[in-house]
Amino acid sequence: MGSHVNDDRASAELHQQVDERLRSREQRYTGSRRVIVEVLAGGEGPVTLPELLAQAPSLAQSSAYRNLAVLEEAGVVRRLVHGADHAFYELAEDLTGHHHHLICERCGSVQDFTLSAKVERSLDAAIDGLAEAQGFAPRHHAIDIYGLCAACR
Amino acid sequence: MGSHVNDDRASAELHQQVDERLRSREQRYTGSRRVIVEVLAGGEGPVTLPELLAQAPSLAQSSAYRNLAVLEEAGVVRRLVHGADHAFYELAEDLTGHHHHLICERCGSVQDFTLSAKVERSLDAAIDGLAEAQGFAPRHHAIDIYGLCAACR
DNA sequence: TTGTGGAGTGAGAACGGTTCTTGGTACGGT
DNA sequence: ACCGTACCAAGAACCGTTCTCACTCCACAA
Repeated sequence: MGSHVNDDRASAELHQQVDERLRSREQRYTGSRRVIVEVLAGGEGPVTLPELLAQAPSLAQSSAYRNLAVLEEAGVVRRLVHGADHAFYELAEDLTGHHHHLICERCGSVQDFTLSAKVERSLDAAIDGLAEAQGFAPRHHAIDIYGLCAACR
Repeated sequence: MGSHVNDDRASAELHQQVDERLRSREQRYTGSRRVIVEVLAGGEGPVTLPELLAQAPSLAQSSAYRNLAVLEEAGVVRRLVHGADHAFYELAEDLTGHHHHLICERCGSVQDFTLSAKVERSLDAAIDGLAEAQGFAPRHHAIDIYGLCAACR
């Protein structure tokens, strides 16, 4: 089906971008790193390390942590910490688009969530004005929405 | 000056509310716990454990952690985790009012920040509509704004 | 007052997610 | 093929946080 072709194309583009970012730091886009990027790109939201390992059993835990750190350094991966036991990892926003997170207070799962461009614009305007007034220079923002996911409610 | 009197009055009210919440869980509002609440109420934003201990040298580290957990359980304290080394603690929103956080990407400090009621309302409306569409039941939200604080820019 | 029971306390041990060390492997350039 | 450098995996180490345990304090009762 057509969407599959688009997925392939988008995926090839993604891998190429990752490759460039790693190369520019004199690092290689190895098989392990490619697997990590594929798992992150495949999920519906951020992923914890145990989840990542479950989906990529060939990875050693230490290598997963190290490669996530390398990918984060290269601006490919973003690391999130909520209250939970484990940190979450996701692809950087400039690879996936600006989004926010729905966090389930019961099971701890995290799901991506997008706000309309209009709401984002008015929010940005409000933030810029008020933050500047406190002497703060805003760069980006993240909205975490806490509640109950479909499975838990 | 007048504002000082108001501070005293607000402070007395705060302590009474904390006392009630602890009592309703059959726990006592002890001196240590009062010191913690006072430090949290006195700051300009969330505080880390080392900062808390620095402002209340009489507290033992283990007691600080335990009492913060008790206060969190009683709905008096809220625990925040950003990427940094330490967790942050602040008074619960129903004691201080709804607010968000300005997080400095260089020094890691966190400062409180309030959005206008109008912006909050339109944001709430947008969130409710879109989250429901994903089967998610939102309960509350938090906006983290990353950038550079006045001292670091 | 004095006794009693349960909450609170502090020092230090234990825990566990993450990071570092180490010794060895794979890969690109010559 | 050789060499330099990035990469890899297993396990040790790290460090913020939580737990344990013996002791103390406080509210209430007699």
